[in-house]
Amino acid sequence: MGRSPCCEKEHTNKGAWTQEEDDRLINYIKAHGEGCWRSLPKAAGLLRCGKSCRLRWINYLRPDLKRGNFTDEEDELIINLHSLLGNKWSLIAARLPGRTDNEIKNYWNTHIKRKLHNRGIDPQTHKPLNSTTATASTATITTTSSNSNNKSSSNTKTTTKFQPESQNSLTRVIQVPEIVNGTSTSGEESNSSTSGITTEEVYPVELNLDLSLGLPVQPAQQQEVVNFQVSGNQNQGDCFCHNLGSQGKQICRCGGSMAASITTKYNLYRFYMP
DNA sequence: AAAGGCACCAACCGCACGTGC
DNA sequence: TGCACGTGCGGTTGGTGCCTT
Repeated sequence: MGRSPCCEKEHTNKGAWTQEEDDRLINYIKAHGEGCWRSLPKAAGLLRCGKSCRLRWINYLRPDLKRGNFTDEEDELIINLHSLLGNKWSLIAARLPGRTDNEIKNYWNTHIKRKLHNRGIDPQTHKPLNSTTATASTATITTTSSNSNNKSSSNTKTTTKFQPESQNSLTRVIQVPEIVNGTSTSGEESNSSTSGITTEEVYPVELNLDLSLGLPVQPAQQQEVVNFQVSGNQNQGDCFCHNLGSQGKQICRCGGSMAASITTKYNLYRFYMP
């Protein structure tokens, strides 16, 4: 016997929500809180499927949602998190306050994919599109983004170098973001030894460790990496997955050995290998 | 001005996972 | 241990508005 349907489809509305339905849903959740989505429609007097109510609330009606365009910092953060997590939109959304997984997924498919293609990067693998043939040279991708909320304060430049694959693993030179005060940094895209806090390490796993971009902090609070280690340290503690909000079934494999750690002024990030 | 194409995004659908019995 | 249920996630679809011809 199969599972029962989540609702009686013949008695439910579909399609766009009306203002009245929105009001009913908002009022009910204000009065009773979230949860029990299956019974919510009936209790709230809505001819909707419980799943539909949940989606409408989470993606559109929640009061803490941030509306409006994505900032450059959010763009870069999404790209970095996607390179680390793949299509784990809920995990990525957990790192972007006020944004929903659905919103990020749509934004990825409509904007960022194209953006990465224009940069010559494969949006799925985050490797250069011609990586299979470019084995002798190092590709450098530099992005400069300005904080639209603080137009006059600072720019954040991120440089990622892709080096030719070694025998069994991809080695990538990591640089933490440089805080470039004031003027544009154009013209120094390939110069990796400019001023700012720069840490370079090579590690044998395909991780993008740029974590400070786009975090909801003011420029003056940009996180400086004060310690970066690649080790087999087995210290227990919150792994990166947990820092990202991973719970339960999700990708966290904390049982593995720690591959690297980054200490910032505000957080300790640990990376575990499966 | 009209038609077709395209981009965007809200919403739907099916599946997987966690939990309680 | 297995089943049913509730919930969450990711992929996909369809409606709408804008742009181009």
